[in-house]
Amino acid sequence: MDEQGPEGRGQKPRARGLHDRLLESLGPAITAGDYPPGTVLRTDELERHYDVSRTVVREAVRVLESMHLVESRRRVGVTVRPTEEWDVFDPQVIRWRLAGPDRPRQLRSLTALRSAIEPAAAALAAEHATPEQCAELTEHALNMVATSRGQQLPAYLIHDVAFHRVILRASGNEMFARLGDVVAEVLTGRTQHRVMFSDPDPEAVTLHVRVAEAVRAGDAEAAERYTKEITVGALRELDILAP
Amino acid sequence: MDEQGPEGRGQKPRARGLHDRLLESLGPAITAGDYPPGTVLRTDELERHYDVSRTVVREAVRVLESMHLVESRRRVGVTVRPTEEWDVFDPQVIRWRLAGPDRPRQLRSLTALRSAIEPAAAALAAEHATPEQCAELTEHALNMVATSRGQQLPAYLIHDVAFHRVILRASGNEMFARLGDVVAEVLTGRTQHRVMFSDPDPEAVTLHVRVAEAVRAGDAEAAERYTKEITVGALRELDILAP
DNA sequence: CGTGACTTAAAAGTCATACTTATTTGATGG
DNA sequence: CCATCAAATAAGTATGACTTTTAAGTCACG
Repeated sequence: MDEQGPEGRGQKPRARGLHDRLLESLGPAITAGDYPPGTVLRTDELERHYDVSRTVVREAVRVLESMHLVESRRRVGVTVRPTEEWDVFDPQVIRWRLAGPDRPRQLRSLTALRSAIEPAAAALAAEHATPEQCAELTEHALNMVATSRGQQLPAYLIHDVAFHRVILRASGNEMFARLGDVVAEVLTGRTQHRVMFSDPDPEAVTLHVRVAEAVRAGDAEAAERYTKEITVGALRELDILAP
Repeated sequence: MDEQGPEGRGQKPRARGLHDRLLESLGPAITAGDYPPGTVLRTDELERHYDVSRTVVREAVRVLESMHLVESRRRVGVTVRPTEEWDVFDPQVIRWRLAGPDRPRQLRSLTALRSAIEPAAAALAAEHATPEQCAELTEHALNMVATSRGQQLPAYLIHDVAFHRVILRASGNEMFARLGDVVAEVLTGRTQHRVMFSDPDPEAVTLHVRVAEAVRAGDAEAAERYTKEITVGALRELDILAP
């Protein structure tokens, strides 16, 4: 059960070495709570357990340490740190937690984050977007309309993700831009719960078109407002699914 | 000028080992652009240059790799990745960049982030804050008032930071909560540019009191609005300093 | 008894070296 | 000109010897 299922969308370069493999074992285990905070791991234990050399164990531990998942101290061992100290923004940590038992909680946090960030990003995008980005935006919005009916959810999703990526990138803020992956994860994650048969909310589709228009028109206020409505919808959706 | 000044508030446990020391050399160097994207470092070169063993170099490189600052490939070496791929949310990367030449740019990104997140956090805080947190909030707000006049900026700053930390924590969203450190960094960073003689903007001080009141009253809308005004003020301040 | 200084041992940290594996480059041959 | 194969290169892994930090236990002294 070590071979984790095929979840990657292509941007996650599966384990390329022993240390990566170990990391992909330990990381999920820790974030899933298999090793609760306070647990002490000893390197030679890990060596034996995973049948790898010290080199490999140390490298994996070092990375976990940089994520603040564990702390390594002499004469003590490698201690799992309390949850509040984890680097919750680390994409890898996010991935691990999304794959684990507190996926719902994580999804909520991320959706709240989205609904704070994306409207602001849209407002900035209205001011900074290049003509090309505006074009991309309307194109994706139109494609969303086109694929919004009749069991075309996978195609719809692709354009939905792309749309939001462009918005974030067009904001001109590098930090917002970097949230593209996270948003993608959330959006695709949603469809795994939502039944595949139900078509997307028509109102949401319309809103995307409106956002594209607003950005093109340079109307920051409108872009922000419509985006806010989209994300509020996403929040509401969560409340319905798990109230 | 390698000994970075005493900026830590105690939560950054300076280098505890050789690998940390190496990391604290390479990280800043890369984020500062001393090794521009595309540069290839070879491990044995680093070994000699920093006079450390293979083990140490590999561990440092592994961590840099987990931050997506570099990519290590066989038969090629350790390549510095393009800026857009860096993990801009990694606290350590943020620190390095704040200490480097594109500090202004970084400060702008972070302030934009703040102004997106904090209002949302305040709204959530109005709904979720415990009585204790409300008390802390008003206390810090009052202390801000008390220290807002007459060259007491350091004391003022402490309460300012604490105030925003409580808001973020009280939001009940773990991701918002984790931004406390970042906000602290931005707030303290501001005062290094702002001249130490000028007292803080009285209007901003008042707004903090209002936010505290709104949160205590459970008025999410007001809490969000007043917080928005605070962060907008911070944005405006940036525009004035570097338009 | 309690308290402080000293000793001890456990575990991580570091180093040097030998060996393995993937990958680029380029040479060879069809 | 393209495909295939060979060699060289740099990272990856393994291992044993040694160092350093530090928790914990011990003992002497107040």
